[in-house]
Amino acid sequence: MKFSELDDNWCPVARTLSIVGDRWTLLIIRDCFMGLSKFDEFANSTGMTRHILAARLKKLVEAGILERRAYSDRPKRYDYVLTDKGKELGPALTALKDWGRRHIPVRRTTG
Amino acid sequence: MKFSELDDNWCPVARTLSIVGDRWTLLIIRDCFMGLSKFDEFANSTGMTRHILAARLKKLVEAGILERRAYSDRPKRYDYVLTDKGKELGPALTALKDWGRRHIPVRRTTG
DNA sequence: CCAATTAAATTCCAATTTGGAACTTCTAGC
DNA sequence: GCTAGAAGTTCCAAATTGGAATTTAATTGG
Repeated sequence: MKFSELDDNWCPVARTLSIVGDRWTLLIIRDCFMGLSKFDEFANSTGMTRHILAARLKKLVEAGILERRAYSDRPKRYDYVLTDKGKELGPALTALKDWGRRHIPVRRTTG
Repeated sequence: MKFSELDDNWCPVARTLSIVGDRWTLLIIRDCFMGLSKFDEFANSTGMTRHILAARLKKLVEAGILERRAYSDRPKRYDYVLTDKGKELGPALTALKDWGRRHIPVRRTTG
């Protein structure tokens, strides 16, 4: 079975993951909560390729989680902001953050 | 940048997702919370291929989220149960479940 | 002994997805 | 005209995934 077929699953967790359960999507949403909104900001912050970023942004807009907004008319420039639906993913991100903080310490030496 | 390189990221959300942020892993953990523990139970419940399931279970054991336990000696049979670390993912699953229930209704007709 | 069954994987290969770098479009400023 | 900035798009190789069949190990029934 393909992952994309989970969007109509009986389980609400599966339905949620069919939208945000891939490898990068929740990091874009995290960035939005941190106030980022532009394509290049997401690309630099997450480290994902522009290629995949473009695909994910389109999917998030279609899902009603982000809104694509023209912030400049000439030249035409767009950025992305959370909708109310998107903002309600806050508790899920908080839970994932708390778990990471508690259970996966950073190995990197800061010196 | 490859997704797997996020395991040492400054952001605890990214570190968490480097373990559970792929397409199927959280569904395995959901199944564990529902009391499933056997290989075939996971395969049937999630619809994922045995191939990928085996890889994910191994990764979850290595991450200390599941424990591989011999539940029968002869024949040797193993199942998988949540560790304390794994159980602490409960709040994240709950948040994802709540969001799905609220925002992604099931389309399927039940008749 | 021999075949069938159960459970937990593993193997093989085709199809899909991802990663990386370069390229395009539109406009502004010099 | 030339350069720069922002938001993508395109191309191709590499990695991952999906599906079916096969393997391993022991158990039951004849």
